[in-house]
Amino acid sequence: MNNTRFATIIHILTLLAKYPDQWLSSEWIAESIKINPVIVRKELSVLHKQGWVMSKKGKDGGSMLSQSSCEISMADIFNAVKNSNVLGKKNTCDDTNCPIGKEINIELEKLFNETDDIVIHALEKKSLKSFVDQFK
Amino acid sequence: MNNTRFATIIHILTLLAKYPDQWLSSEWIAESIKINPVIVRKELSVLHKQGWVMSKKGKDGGSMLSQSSCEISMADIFNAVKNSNVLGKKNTCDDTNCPIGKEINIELEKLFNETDDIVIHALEKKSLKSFVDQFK
DNA sequence: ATTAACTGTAATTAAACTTATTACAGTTAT
DNA sequence: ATAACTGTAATAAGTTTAATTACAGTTAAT
Repeated sequence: MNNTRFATIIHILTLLAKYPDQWLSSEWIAESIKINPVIVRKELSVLHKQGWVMSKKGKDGGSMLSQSSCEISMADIFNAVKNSNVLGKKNTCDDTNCPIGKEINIELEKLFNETDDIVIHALEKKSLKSFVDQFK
Repeated sequence: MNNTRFATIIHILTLLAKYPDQWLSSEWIAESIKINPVIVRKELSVLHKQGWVMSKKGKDGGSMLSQSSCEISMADIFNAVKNSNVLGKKNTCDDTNCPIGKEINIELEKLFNETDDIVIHALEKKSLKSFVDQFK
């Protein structure tokens, strides 16, 4: 996770939650985040697949939250963008002659998964709503 | 943290712990991990700065643990290689006109730091020794 | 004292990943 | 008909990561 996807999605969802019942365009959202509108549309498509957002095409179109922000947890959001373990990547040493090298990825896998789970459990306790409510 | 540095350093330390009182060469270590020896030497230099490892130059030289593996925690190791937040990077939206965009990085910073702290506290409970003892 | 086998580090290249941009087909309101 | 959108593919540019090359310095053994 050495990218901005979590921050970007949180930003999008915060805007949608702060301006409910309004169709926000990807261009307008992109200006707030200072990123390219195409990136916003790509992330909106992820949010769409999660069932969190609905969109309206055509003129005066845009996106809107389709689920209450208290039903979306930070863990849900993290899982939607997570593309690696918190502790990083493993080397490909499984085919080495070394007895440690042969086995270490099995042990690292356990440690990496445990660590991911700790993060996810902590994030399950935080809702999008409580994040959004911090803004006046 | 979308790199192999944590895995690499764990691997190095595990070998050093499994073969105590022996000078292991960077080339030998690199063969076990299946990475380039120069990368091993770079990480050894990090371990050296932490005071965990000592090295002997010249022929029959190599590296050796200089601290007991029960005194090194996974949190120490994580902190030594950590170069980003667990939840990733932030966008640079601070200078936007949008009131949310202006403030969001402050709130994200809090959330990102809290999440990092959770990982670190969990890893503080795990020692290098308990990891290494898993190997026969 | 010469050689072989190391460390330590800088500089460069190559590969992988991330973000931005261009392009365009399709949709909808006016 | 047109303007303002979505959705998505394709490509380019930028950034990060890992590998490689190179070499000066150290040490052990002959």
